[in-house]
Amino acid sequence: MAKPANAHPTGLELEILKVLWVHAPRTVREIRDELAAGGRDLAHTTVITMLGTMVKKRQIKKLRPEVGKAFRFAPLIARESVSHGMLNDLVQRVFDGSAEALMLGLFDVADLDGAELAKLRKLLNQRIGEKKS
Amino acid sequence: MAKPANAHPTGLELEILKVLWVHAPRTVREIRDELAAGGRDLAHTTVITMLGTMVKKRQIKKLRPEVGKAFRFAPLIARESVSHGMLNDLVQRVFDGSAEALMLGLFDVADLDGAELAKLRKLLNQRIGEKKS
DNA sequence: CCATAATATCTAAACAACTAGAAATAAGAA
DNA sequence: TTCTTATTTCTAGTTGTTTAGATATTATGG
Repeated sequence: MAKPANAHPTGLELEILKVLWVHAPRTVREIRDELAAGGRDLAHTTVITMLGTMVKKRQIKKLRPEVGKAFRFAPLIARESVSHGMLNDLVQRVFDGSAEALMLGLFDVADLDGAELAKLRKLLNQRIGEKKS
Repeated sequence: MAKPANAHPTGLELEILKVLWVHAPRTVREIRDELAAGGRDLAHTTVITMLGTMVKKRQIKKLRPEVGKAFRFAPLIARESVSHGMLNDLVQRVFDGSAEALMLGLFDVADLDGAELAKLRKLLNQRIGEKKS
C-alpha cells in the first residue's frame, strides 16, 4: 500500500524539466546558466540539491561524466505526461471535473483573437471526426 | 515594493472556499461538517486555524455571531477570479502561454465523448460569433 | 446562578519546497 | 607533482501548509 507518489513537479522542478526537455543530457552548470538566463539566478549548489531530489523522485536520471567530472542529467518523464497530469488535476480540483467549464474560463483568460479561435475550432472538428470513426 | 500577494489558494483553502461559494456565511461547524461529508475529516480546531489564516490572507471575512457565539465566515474572492487565476497560471507555467496547447491537452485528458465535443464546439462557435460583432 | 457543552485562542509539531554555505574531492594547468 | 579551480557532498536554515492538542471562554439549560 505504498503512497501514490503521483505528485506533480513543483515550480522549480518544472522549470528544470523544461530546460531538459529542450535538450538533454546537460550538466549542472548548463542547467544553472539556462535558468539564470530565464531570470532564475540560483547558486550552483542549490541546483545540485534540486537535481538530487528530482533523481530521488525519479523525475530525472543522473548520467556518469563523459569527459570531466561533471555529471549530466536527463529527464525520465515526458512533457505530455506532466502537462496532462497537471491539467487533469486542475479540471478535477478547480472545475469539478467539467472540461466545458475550463474551456469557458480559457476564453476569458486567453483573450483569443478570431484567428486563434478558428484554429481551435479546426482542432475540435478534427477531433470530432476522429471520434466518429 | 510590497509583495504581490497574488498567490493562489492552497488545496485546503480551495476546498473551504468551494464550501462557502455554495452558501455563505457559515459557521466553523457547518464548514467542518461539509468538508467531512466530502471525505476530508478534520478536527474542529484545524478548520478554525485554516479559517484564521484565510482571514489574514483576505480570502474570506469573519462575521460577528448573530445568535450564539459562533463566528460566521463568508468569501471575499469570487470563484471566477480564483479559477481564472489558476487557469492562467497553468497556461503560462506549463503550456508557455499557449491556449491551443492547453486545449489539445484537454482533449486527451478529458476523453470527451461525441456529445461533449459537440457542446464544446457550440461554445466555441458562440464565442466566434461574439468576436465578429 | 451554576454546570456543561460548544466554541475560540494559543501554541506547536510534522512535512515539503526552496535556498545556499562549508568542506571534500577530483581535473587540469604550470 | 603541486596548485588552482570546478564540481560534488553534506548539512542546515527559512518559509509555508496542514494538522491538532491543551487551555480559556462563553452561552444557555436547569
